[in-house]
Parts: sequence; C-alpha cells; structure tokens
Amino acid sequence: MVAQRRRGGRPAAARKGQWTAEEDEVLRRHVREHGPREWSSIEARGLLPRNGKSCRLRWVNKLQPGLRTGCKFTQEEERMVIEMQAKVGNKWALISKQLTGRTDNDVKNFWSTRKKKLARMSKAAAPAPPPSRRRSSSSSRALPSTPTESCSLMKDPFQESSSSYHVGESSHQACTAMENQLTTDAQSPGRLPAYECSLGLPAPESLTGLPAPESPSWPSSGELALVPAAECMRNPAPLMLYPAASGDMASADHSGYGDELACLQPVLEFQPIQPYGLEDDMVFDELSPATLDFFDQPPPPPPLIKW
DNA sequence: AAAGGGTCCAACCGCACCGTG
DNA sequence: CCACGGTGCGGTTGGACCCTT
Repeated sequence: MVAQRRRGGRPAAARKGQWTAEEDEVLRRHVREHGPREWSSIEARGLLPRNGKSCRLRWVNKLQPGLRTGCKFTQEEERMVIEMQAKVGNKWALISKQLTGRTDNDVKNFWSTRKKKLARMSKAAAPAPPPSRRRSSSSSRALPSTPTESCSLMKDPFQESSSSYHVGESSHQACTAMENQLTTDAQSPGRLPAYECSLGLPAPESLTGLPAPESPSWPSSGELALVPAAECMRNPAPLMLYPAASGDMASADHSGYGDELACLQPVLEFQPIQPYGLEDDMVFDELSPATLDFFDQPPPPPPLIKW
C-alpha cells in the first residue's frame, strides 16, 4: 500500500479493479474507527490506494453488515421492485430502502438484467409475421431459456377460446414469443392465460389486489383501458392484457389509441395475472362474453413465473 | 469437450446535490 | 454569493461464470 505511494506523500494513482481481502480489512478497520464517512481520508492518509468513492462503494455494496449478497431476489422482492419502479421510476436508492439487505446496486442490476431480457424477447418477437388472431400452437423454442427463467404455469382455463390478446401488435408479438418460450419449457407444460404487461397503465386494485397507483389517468372503465402514449410514458405502470375469443375484441374500438400504443416500447414485463374474480363494484360493464368467461374461471394457483 | 451466447454482479464514471468556509 | 470538497445516485461496463448447442 504505502509502497504504492509516490515519493513526496502524494498518493499514487488510485488503484482500480477487484478488491483484495487485505483492502477490505483496512476499509473495515477505518469504518470501525471513524464510521462510514471520511472516505477521502482513506486515500489521503495512504491507508489504501483507492479513491474515496471507490471505498464508499465497496463498503455500501459489499462490506456493510446485513447485506444479502449472493442470494437471488425472492418473488416478493421482485414484486416490490416492479411495483415501486412503476411508482417512483429508477430511484434505486429509494427502492432498495424498502428491501432489507439489498443495495441500490443490487436493485439496479436486477432491473437492468430484467430489462435486457425483456428487450431481447421483444426483439425476438418483432420480426414475426403479422399476428393472427388465433394463438399459434407452435412448439418451437423462440427464445433462449436459462435456469432463472424456468417457469411453472397455470393451466389454461380458456382452452382454445383464449386465442388472442388485445394489445398493440408489437406487444402481441412479444406476448406470443413469451408464450412460446413458456409453453415449451419442459418444466412448464401449460399456457399462460393472460399477461400483465407494463406498458403504461395501472391495473385496477380489484383485479390485482395491489393498490392502484395514484394517477389522474386511471381509466374508469373499459375492457382494455387505453390512454395516449404520452400519458403512458409519464405514468408507467402495469397494463392488463385480457384474453378473448378470436376477433371479438379486434374490433373493439380502441379509438385512436392503437397507434399510440403500438409505438410504445413493446413489452417491458410479463407476469401472469393473479387469479381474481369479478367484483360487484367493478366497472367492467362492457366486457365481451369471452372476457367474462375469463373472470368466471376458478382461480388458478398462485404465480408462477420466476424471472 | 469446446465454443458461443447469456446472465450476474462488482466496480467505475459522470453528474448533481449539499455543506462549509 | 461563490468555490470547493465530500457524498450520493443512476447509468454503464467488463469480466467471471453458467448454460446450451
């Protein structure tokens, strides 16, 4: 360490790269003596050839007690991150405060990985031929699979009637790609009856069991609630995709909104929709018969996709 | 068994904010 | 008010590891 200092007391150029156990120990000792502050003094006093920022980062992300490094995000943690990201945006530090033992870096990495994965799925879906309204039964593996993507799926309660999804075409394609992957997963025979896609719309609390985000754009009714793209961008939150029989909703009048939706980032996330039933006070008074069937199905087992 | 591609995650970078002199 | 140093935060990168083919 000291040997790395230049003559004259000026610290050598700060070292970069992986930390050694010795460096960690020096950093721990510094924190024991001074608390988690005065990071710059570590370099200034020649304790470590690391700049203050690097020291702070090392402490925050790896050395401070109580961290849950090395274990994957639980479903609950993932749900919280997704939920909070929809509410507050990329405020990783804020989000991480809600997750015991997780750092902003952890959350950021989790989200980044997830985003890349979904972008790839979306891209893989993009060149697909124009989507037919009927669901493909292709068993070809459209997308790569990794252990962390292994899924178990609820049985399709709609049988062949759930042959289409009402969503912008690009999103439809992404859904199809996702579905292809899921349905061909050896561990996961079955199909997803519906997806929840984070395109920009909040899902009703009555459906998700989760509090709806406060939003002036909260749709009051409609089978597929749509808002203009600009509002979607301002207010990213889950959008519900409802399955329906072939054709019926294709004609559904999304008057004027289809184009806006189609231009959105196709699909940001997929999750199986939580089981739910129709509530008396629901405002879905214009549901198609097929969609009503959907809600009439007995609740499937709880969720299932592990990202 | 090897190559290629994907995932994970530690660490760096640049910028913004804040307190202090 | 301003300059400056320290700190915090979000975005990005690079490498190790893992999985699939």
